[in-house]
Amino acid sequence: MRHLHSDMTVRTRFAPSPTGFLHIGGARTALYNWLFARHHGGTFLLRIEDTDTERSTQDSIRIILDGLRWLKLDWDEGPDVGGPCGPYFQSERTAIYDRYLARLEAAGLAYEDEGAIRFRVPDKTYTVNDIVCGEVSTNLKVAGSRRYDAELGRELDANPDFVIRRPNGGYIFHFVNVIDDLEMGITHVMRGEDHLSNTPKHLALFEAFDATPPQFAHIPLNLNPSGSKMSKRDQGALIHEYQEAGFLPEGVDNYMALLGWSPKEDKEIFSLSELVERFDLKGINRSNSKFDYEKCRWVNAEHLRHLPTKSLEEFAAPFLDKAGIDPNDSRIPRALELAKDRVQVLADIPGVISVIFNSSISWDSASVEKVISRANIKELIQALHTAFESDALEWTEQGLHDALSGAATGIGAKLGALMLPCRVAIMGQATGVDLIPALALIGRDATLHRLSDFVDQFLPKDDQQDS
RNA sequence: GACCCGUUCGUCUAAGGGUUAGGACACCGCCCUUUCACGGCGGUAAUACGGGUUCGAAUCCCGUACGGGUCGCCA
Repeated sequence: MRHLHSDMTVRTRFAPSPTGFLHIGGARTALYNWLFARHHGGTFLLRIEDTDTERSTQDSIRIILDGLRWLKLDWDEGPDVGGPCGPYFQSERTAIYDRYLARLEAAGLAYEDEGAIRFRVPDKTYTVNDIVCGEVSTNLKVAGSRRYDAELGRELDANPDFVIRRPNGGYIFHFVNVIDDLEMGITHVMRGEDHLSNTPKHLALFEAFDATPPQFAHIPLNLNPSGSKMSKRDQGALIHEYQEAGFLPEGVDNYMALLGWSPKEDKEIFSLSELVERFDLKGINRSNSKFDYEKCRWVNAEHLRHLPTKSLEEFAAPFLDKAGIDPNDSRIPRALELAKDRVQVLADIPGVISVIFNSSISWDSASVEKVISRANIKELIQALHTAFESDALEWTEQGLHDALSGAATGIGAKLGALMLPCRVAIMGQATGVDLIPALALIGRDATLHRLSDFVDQFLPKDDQQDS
């Protein structure tokens, strides 16, 4: 991996709130922050924003951490690995927040209101100099003085001084987010554009703490195909579902990277390290994008095709196991090679190769119909039977190919004329993995078995063949 | 409703004053081929609308429409 040695000081973070699953939007935010840090040889940290004790759960923390690990987005500081700026759970940082609150109070910038504590917003215009969105200016005193009541459908007067601590002592996002970014030395904040409107508040807090804010880059949102915000129920929304469906981590990373960022070249398939090399803030788009599950699957398929067989074996094993196919069967590597080009996700694999391993097969009636209606079907099947039984036949791909060619020639037919009946008789349907390699894996005994079963079932003995 | 952000093929995007507006997914056709896939070749398909600035606008400016976001003692 090539790193730019210039700004070794880059520090980015992913700061999820553990109130549910790791979803595609959060994962993409994590990915961008990770890519940016890695590209610059900087530091990527993970901070858990669990100040909402009502909604935060241990399960959710586990799911988020597992998801990030699965995506190969490792963090240099954070849960499990620790670091100099810990703790990395906001629920454990209350003492730090108390200290900052005291500073605000001493400066007359915070006051109590019905048990809560509010930050006194200055009457001035804050300008976010966003790397993606450009300059965005807001006066909090003005903007915050009205609030829209959705139920009433109209605006009401509001207190522009926002709450930073609940009556129960719990601190609020804006406050802790700013303090932690400050305390943890974050240099670049990449987050969803839904935070753009919050940023002036954060700027006001940074100013109150006499601190230089980090650089902001608000990234466009991922929408579902119908154009609204992705919800957990949309296909492709939850990271653990990709894992279950048999996506490769790098395939998902690749697709997420392309949703909202462009390498500005025609190439689209990238390994994680190729993404690290190319990632830059300039390539981030300004407009929201719609999630396309089909393309995501295609990207994954490309990764699958380029995977060495050895790695594919490891990735596929759990999916084979689940389908009742022994992952340690010596025929698996070759079978996976046959399957590789015709699947998009790992979960597709058993469906493609089970015909090789299943002891009993079922015949697709339309395919059978097509084949047994041929005038010379009995002759073809007999030729196959003779060829397969021959002691001279070496049961290998080459041997089978030669034997089938010979059998075809023997009855004055082309090889092609023999292939489809053979395929249907042995594998049950007209389409599927390459026939000859499949036969080689199925083996002589099973092949002969299937052939005679086929004859018994579909080719009645007494017809006009001899008259 | 107010404020903010945005708008190039159906979708992801490239081009950022001069291109036959390029690539990819999907779709269609042809080729390869023992089938299906993979691969190759080709096709359909876009600058939201209206004004300006300019010799020239997808590109700069203004307006309109549409989409999204924010307006919590959620993050």
